[in-house]
Amino acid sequence: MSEDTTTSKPQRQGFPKSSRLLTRADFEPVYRFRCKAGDGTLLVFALPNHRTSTRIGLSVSKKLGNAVVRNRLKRLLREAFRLTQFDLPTGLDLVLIPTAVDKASLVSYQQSLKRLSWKLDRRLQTPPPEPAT
RNA sequence: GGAGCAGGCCAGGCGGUCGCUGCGAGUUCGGGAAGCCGAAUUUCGGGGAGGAAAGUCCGGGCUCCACAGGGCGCGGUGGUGGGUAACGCCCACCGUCCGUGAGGAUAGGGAAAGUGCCACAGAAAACAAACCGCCGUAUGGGCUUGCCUGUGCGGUAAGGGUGAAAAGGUGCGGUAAGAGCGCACCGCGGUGCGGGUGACCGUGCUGGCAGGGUAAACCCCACCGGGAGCAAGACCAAGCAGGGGGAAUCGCGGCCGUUGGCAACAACAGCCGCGACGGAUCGGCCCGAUCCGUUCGACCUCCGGGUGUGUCGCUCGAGGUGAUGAGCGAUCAUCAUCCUAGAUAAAUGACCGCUCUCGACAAAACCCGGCUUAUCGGCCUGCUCCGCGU
RNA sequence: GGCUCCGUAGCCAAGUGGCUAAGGCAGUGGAUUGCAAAUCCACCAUCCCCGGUUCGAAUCCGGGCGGAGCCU
Repeated sequence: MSEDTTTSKPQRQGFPKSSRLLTRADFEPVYRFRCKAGDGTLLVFALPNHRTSTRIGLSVSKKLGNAVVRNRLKRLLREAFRLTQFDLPTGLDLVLIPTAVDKASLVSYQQSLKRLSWKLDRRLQTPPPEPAT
């Protein structure tokens, strides 16, 4: 179901600024929508953004480590999104929050990102959006 | 060969693919008469974290505020000389302590200006002191008749014991026993001479000795110190509500005007000056100074509301590298040469291959100089001690 | 990024440089009771860590670690 969006163009796996959440005004609605899913390594918030693309924002707690550790987690998450962005549902704003340091790797983040985002996408599609808005 | 001391340096490398950032060029679009300006970019090129970027412990630059003055306080530093923009940093030297040594450590002014404190133990802990002991003497007792012992008075700081600390240490003489009582050496105080810019060192004479510790206790002395910090600050745009509450809410004098009045004068309004009160600033307090206010209001203060976006500040600097010269050194001078991160939900990563010593601690956020703390492994230079051989 | 403050038992905390570091709540053990509650007794401390000053440090000084708060 994700193949219909990108069939003709050669997929450039870039990661420009237009696919990131940048300001507090971008982040606050995602948190307030309270639609989230997580496994042991990653926590994902989602909100439909009425665009053709999916954007992500990152939030890394200071409890996970020093600046070097936190920067590495952010780079791994960006790389995971960059490599899997055409296998993800479209039209969402996602906030990614890593919750564990020792299990962090590119492969596990790619798998978690795909599984959790599709799970959230199904939850947003199938029921009418009756929960608290 | 082993053990060690001091100083300096490196912080995996190479190649390929994808991706991020900002700079330059190109292309496209828009504006303009043009130089050019703005935007986009899935085009190209080269640049892109540290020795500690960290902790925020000191010192400066820079920015805004303040910038009559005086007194009292407050904080910091503390051997001497030098270096520096400055420092609590660095260098050299001095003293003390530690180490066989190379070397290391050092908040290292004043206790003879004053105040405070010194628990427990101990006889006594500060205008110092006699518990045990030792010695002399007076007197009593015992008996083996020259010894033992009790009490009083006096002498004594050598010995015991307490303590972190008890009137300088060792030796000889001396004495009833002792004691700087005397002498020698060491220590200490005073004084002279010599050396050194100085801290201080050496030495002569002299005094038998003054005096506990603690100033990272108060304090004294000397020197230094305005406050806040790039979330400083400036500009542009957008937007909200110049919203609500509170304290204080006078007096005298002069001038002029209006009204009333024959006039004296009275009432009202305005301006000026002085005082009082209130507020702000002068880092804290007091004096004092300046400014503002005293009835729509302004200022102050409290509670709220909006924006919390863009541009500048933002990287050429007490800068790096090299050479020469001055200096023991820290460092400085001259010349040549180079431009080497400027992000803003915040840029350096992922994958593959080869290779080595198999990679630690750790991410700029205005910029520098230091200190401190973390740190795998390795390299270089100089030096010390021990053992063996020549 | 900058500024300020705080660390004492599981929790709340007092503590002029000097006794075995007060006290309350909780916990454990015991006494009391027919059994409990209440009460009484006892136990429970790396004074955040490392150095220094001092005869002696929870206290004074320096460094580190951890945790809060404020500033656009």
